[in-house]
Amino acid sequence: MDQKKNNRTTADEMLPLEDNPNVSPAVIRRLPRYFRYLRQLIRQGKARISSGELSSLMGVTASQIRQDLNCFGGFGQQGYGYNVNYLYSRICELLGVEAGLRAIIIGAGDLGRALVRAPMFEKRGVEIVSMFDVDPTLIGREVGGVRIRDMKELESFCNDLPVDMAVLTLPKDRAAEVSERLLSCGIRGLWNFTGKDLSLGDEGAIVENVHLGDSLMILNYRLCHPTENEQK
Amino acid sequence: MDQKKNNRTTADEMLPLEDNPNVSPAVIRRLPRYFRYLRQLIRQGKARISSGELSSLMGVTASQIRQDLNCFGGFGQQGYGYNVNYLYSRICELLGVEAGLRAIIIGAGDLGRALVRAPMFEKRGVEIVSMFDVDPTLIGREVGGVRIRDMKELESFCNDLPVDMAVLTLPKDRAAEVSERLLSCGIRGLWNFTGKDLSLGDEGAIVENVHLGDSLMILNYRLCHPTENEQK
DNA sequence: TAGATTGTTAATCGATTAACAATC
DNA sequence: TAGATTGTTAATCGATTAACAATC
Repeated sequence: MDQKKNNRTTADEMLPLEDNPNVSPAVIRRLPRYFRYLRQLIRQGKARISSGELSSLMGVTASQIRQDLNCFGGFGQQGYGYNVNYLYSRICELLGVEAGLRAIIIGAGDLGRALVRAPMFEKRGVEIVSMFDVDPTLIGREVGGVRIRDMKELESFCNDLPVDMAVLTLPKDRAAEVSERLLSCGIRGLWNFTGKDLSLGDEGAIVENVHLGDSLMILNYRLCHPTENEQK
Repeated sequence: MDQKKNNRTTADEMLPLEDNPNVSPAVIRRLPRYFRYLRQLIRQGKARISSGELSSLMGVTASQIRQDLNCFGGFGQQGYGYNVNYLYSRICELLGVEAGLRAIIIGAGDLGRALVRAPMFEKRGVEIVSMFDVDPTLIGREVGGVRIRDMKELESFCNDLPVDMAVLTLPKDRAAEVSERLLSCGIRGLWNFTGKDLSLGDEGAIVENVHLGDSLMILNYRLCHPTENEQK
């Protein structure tokens, strides 16, 4: 639309990262997938890749890849392709992998305990600093190297160590109430597994609702309505 | 595009359900959400609802709701709105909630055990008939009323009781190999939590890949690049 | 009947794909 | 230089929104 390209002004330099290089919602949703494939390429020792090669790997069009990678800064090279390491580090930066985000898990039930042990957080630069629960039989225990604390200690804990996000794995009927409490503790991001949609946008919160049930239903749908080449 | 409306031919009646009333991918992705909100309305004893009312509840436009509900059969009534129970039952039908689908869980680790205890499956008409693992310390145990069997018994089990879908919560490096085995057992749907993209479309399989890490990264991104009204 | 609200068409918007000139 | 491959514009496609006539 306007000038574009890497000619940043001094004002641009001052922004948190380099902000708003018009990354559309559709591109943002795809970034994590690029992150995964680039990781794998690095593990395989691949130094460069073309949009064409990456496209057949990921099952999308080369055109889309070029379009996507271009909207946050042109760092391919004509006739050569993309430098895998550089591309990866730029995407990491964009996704906040180096931002040192701290998380707590609310609810030390099955799902909470499964998540705390998953390597997912560490890979993405998120550190789980504590879990919280109300169940006295769980409080004080340690899971995956993380201590389970009493929900009563939430405020004092967050006061001592600022927390960026909370992972909600508590029963859905307590989700709304606990969310308010978390926001007043200065937590801005909620990763919500309760199954109840939370929309606290007004209050400045950032909520990512995970609906596993929705995903299951889509599988259901597709099993019941197979398309041509899914007919077995 | 062509005649539309509920004037089904005899040929239509023979299809698995009533197929292909041109439901677009975007609508399919939204159906589970309608399912959830309608359930809640029923629980609240609400008998009818207008697109306007539902729109403010769900935070989408009334226009989208009318458009969505219309593409799989007009069952609103002008001047009245939609009958909640009827709408719900139609969506359930479309999503295969009454289809009596049977599932098994592959991998009785943290996530597998968390899922088997979740009410999610039952609510959506999916019955978990068994779990499988290779770990001898888990085999024979029972979790959430479901028995953990030896992976070796997979083939004979599926032979005795046909299974529609498998939930993959096993380590990602074994995902590809096990998937092949599941397909040859006649299982057509895979709900894949391994984090490795599976694309077995050629082989007639229907795969729903769940990438929790991608969801986490989007939260990361939004925390690092807050928009106007997320600035706290 | 009058009021409400759908079904449906047309207009808008955004995202994807195709094509090719720029350039390494 | 010649070949490869990007960056970028234009064309296409699909999804969303607006508007309103049809109708309960």
